[in-house]
Amino acid sequence: MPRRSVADAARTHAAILERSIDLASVEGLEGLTIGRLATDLQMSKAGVLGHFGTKEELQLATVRGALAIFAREVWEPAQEAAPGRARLLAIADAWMSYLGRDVFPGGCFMTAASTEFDGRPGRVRDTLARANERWMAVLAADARAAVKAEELPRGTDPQDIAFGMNAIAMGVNQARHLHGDASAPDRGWRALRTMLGAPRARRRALPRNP
Amino acid sequence: MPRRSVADAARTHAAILERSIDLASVEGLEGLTIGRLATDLQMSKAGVLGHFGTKEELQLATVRGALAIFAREVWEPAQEAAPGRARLLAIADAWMSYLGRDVFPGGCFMTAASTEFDGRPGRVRDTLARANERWMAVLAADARAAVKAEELPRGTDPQDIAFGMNAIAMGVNQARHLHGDASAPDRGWRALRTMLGAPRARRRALPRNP
DNA sequence: CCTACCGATCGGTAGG
DNA sequence: CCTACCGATCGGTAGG
Repeated sequence: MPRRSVADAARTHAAILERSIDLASVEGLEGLTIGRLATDLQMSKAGVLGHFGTKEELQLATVRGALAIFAREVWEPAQEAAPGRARLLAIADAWMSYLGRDVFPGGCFMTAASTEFDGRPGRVRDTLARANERWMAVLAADARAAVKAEELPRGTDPQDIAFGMNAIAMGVNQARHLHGDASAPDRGWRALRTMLGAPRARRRALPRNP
Repeated sequence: MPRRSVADAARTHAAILERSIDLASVEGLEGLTIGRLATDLQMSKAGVLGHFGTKEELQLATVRGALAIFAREVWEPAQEAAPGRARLLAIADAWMSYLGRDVFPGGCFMTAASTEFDGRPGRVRDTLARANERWMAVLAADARAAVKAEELPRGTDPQDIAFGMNAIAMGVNQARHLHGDASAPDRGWRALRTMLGAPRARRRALPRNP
């Protein structure tokens, strides 16, 4: 039997990460264990661990993978929109669509991981905190542009907008996963539109998960 | 050495719970272990477990204890206020004060536990979900009274108010514990006042933790 | 409330 | 990528 090729190893690496992201979104980043991952993937524990070295590195890679998915699902689709309120509304659409399609089986990965690690020191927590800060800065930048263009009331604090959008997303995630409230993304969408001063009627349907 | 009295046993029970609540707010309800609890309290594992029987029962007792603290800190202080908007504003004050005083060392226990368990079946999750539903119903009831009394705009959905207040509290908790943002309760307070259509100036200082 | 113990699982390593 | 193994810790039990 020949040694696995580089391409094979990369495929295995990707498969481990995919499973790790899904598992961690349900069980948490600490509840995630190498043994469980190995069983699910029909590998040995050493085989799994060999790709990352330590559990902390596995956790970090898992966080980075989940962040990439969030960016692809929520940030990227809004990049065609004009800076300012139009882009905030596009982000609001993509964000609620993302929450409605259960992109992660256990709910929003970042919300779960941030809550799990906000009381622990370490690199995982730092990575999560920095990512959330960057995301808030992205939202605040568009809010600032919107105020400048008078699309939002003069004197609006851009950080208040970023804070409010993030809070609504957390509330939607809880309503959906703790209570199984399927209408939560719609409620969140209305709250976001109200906050951004946009009309709330004629909402386009949320796209299905492809 | 005489057998421990009933009063002694009750004291031990209370001490275990107190430590368990603090530990779980930092490490999570699953990260909480009987061994760690025993070490902290200088007891044997069997001594700790004897008070609860199983880890699940310990988790349930811990959740109930934390819920009682939340009710004492946020619900009770607002009961003197008149039903409707006045009481919602009193709850908003108490809630932000509670978050600012770090009543639980790891941040809001209910937010952390709900996020941790929203993807797992079982009695702990059911207890958390029911508690959150009850709390949202309390908020919605006062919102309904406020709409009826025309303290909130006609047509306001009471559940939107409950949803919004809960979301803001989650956002404040994250800002405070993931980012160490000491001004988060104040930002949340302003967001709550705006949502409830109340003036935002002349805010009274948050009381210090006694 | 304790000591003493159980099987299972944890993260991780040695060696191939 | 595997087998085989390490010490530590997990939840829980027996017996007192």
